Amino acid sequence: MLDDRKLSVLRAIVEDYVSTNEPVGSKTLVDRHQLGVSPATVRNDMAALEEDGYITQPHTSAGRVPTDKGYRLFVDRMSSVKPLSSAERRAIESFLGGAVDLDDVVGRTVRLLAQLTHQVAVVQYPSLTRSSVRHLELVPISSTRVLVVLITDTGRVEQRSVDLPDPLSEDEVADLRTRFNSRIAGARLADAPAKLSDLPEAVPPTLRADVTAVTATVLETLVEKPEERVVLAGTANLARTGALDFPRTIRPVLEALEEQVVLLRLFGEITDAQTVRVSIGEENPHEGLWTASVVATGYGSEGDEPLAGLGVLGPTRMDYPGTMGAVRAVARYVGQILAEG
Amino acid sequence: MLDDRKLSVLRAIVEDYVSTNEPVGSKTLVDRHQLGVSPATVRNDMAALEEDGYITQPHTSAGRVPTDKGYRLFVDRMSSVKPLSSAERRAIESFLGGAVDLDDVVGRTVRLLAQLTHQVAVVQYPSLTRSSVRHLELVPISSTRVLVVLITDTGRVEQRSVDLPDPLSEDEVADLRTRFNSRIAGARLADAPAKLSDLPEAVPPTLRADVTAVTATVLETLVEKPEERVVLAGTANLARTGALDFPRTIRPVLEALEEQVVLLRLFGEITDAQTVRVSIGEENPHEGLWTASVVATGYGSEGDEPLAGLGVLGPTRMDYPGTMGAVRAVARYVGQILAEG
DNA sequence: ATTGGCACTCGGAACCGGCGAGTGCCAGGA
DNA sequence: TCCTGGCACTCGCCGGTTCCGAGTGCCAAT
Repeated sequence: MLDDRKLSVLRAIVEDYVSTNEPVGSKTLVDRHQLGVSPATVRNDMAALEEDGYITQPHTSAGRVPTDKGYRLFVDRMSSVKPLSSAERRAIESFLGGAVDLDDVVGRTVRLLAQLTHQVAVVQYPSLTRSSVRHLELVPISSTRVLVVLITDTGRVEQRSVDLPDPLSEDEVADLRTRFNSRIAGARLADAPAKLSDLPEAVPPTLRADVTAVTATVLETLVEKPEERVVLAGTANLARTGALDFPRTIRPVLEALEEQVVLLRLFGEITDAQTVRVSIGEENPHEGLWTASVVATGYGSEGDEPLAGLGVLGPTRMDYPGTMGAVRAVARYVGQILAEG
Repeated sequence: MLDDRKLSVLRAIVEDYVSTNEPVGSKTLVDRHQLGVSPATVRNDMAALEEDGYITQPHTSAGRVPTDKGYRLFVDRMSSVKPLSSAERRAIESFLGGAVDLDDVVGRTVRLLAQLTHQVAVVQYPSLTRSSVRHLELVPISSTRVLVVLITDTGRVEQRSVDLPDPLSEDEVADLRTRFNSRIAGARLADAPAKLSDLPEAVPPTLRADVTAVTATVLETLVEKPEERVVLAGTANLARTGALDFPRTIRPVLEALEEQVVLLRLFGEITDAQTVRVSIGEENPHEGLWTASVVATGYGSEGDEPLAGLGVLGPTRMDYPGTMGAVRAVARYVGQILAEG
């Protein structure tokens, strides 16, 4: 069905179309690639490829364009992830090296990815549920109000203020702080509920109501509402090729990008930091992204599942090998930096 | 030069053009507005307005379109800020009311603004330099490393890790924490350097090197690099009217929006929270925004200068009265909420 | 199986003419 | 002096027509 030459033809079509953005015909194909056969032969192969749904012609008497299925085959069987140039590697290192805190790391990463790939970059903050508690701080604001500040080992800081049913002294707050930390410092967030469940009973009755209130806030905020955060950069790249890549308009794409839920779903299926996942055109879950492709992977894996995901989004007409290489490289460096810091 | 009727004509042109997005001619103008004069008279006025640069015709034998100068006159002299409907007010209250922390307030605000105005919304986080220190927390990570966490009265939390020249015990860290807080808790960030300057000399010599390191980090992070943060929402609204509003392409606009520096400059000139500032077309500092208008104001003013700015960005062809009303109303509610929380 | 030849298709560019919205100007009237 | 109706003029837009050529599918020959 699909002999080697047909695959070569498909590869050539994809590569040409990606670089020229014009439907590619049999003639130009044999000119630009050493296929060793005549245009007529290529035409036969193209007819077969079209029959199988890998390519299509926008209109009669025009060249062929890869379909989603064609890109899929290309990505799965014919492309190898392209390693970065050493200049690019150095750029990554120096650019990410100067980061001072987590916000900075994430911010630099997303801008770097956008610049390297000329696409829209998406970076997810390290997942709270997969992080551990470094420290829980209680800051008295007034006698009936404290600020709960939770710091994770990945550098995330979350905070909420809690109204207390009974006034607390500074010493009592300090006591509570110690009690909380001795129980959950170092524990994974996912394990926090179990470790805190019997805390109200373990404190003197006078504190019980307050402890219950604080505990409830901690749990609600940090476990039940994991509030995964996602940041974007490079949305201007969507408009790079004029209306060529996103024919209707880029509006549905921008809308999809603003829906956190959609973005998070793009990373939901990522289960390890080794492979780069590619989702092409109508494979995407959200209708607004049916003209786009997403190249994503996990980062910050410590053996098992990754801390979070990152990736880029662009037109289906995309340089997959190069993009995959950039995404993989950046993910590795970020993981490395987080492990050090 | 500009009698009352000419102003009425200009107002009518602006209003019609904003609502129809088509160059408006003398005939349609007298139909839709009660000007009480004939098209011919209006034509004469239009010729005068064009002479003075308030309107222009895209090409001969087309209607007139307001220029930047025309919009400016309209905003300055002919439009009053349109108050919101009570339904809109209720929507604002209920939408912003549920916020749990600062991130949430800012996030909800920016989405609300985008939705109310159908433009791109921009919200600046409360300025660090104008905030006060609520609490400075030192969290030991290892014996030679501590995490500095600063919490402001506006709810912002900033954190950095510091490598210590000498190891510190937990008790010593606690001691430092007390020393720092007794000096700067409650102080404005801008005043922090002065209050900390002699701290290294006031501690036992064994701690001196560490105190110097921590102090340096605190100052560097929070004063010298105030790192103002800005968030966006509603970029999809740029593509709302197809290519009508941003003729070239929306790319330069998206690019400008990604440059924090540019955005921050838009708020730099805001000095009070009462007035709504409008910047039209080529009045904007950045070339990419020459086809756009910015409507901005301050929020969270506590008597003197506001904590930060917020606003929206859209095409120059914009409903200025309505947009100004929405921006002002949202700014007031946000200020209120921050004052309470 | 591959290839050169050939007739055919059809989108896009270029051209053209008519329509009509909109203008500027002018002369007459309040 | 200002307003108004009338009128000739301009020019962008729209629909129709023509023409060109890239690209195709098919077929007979190798």
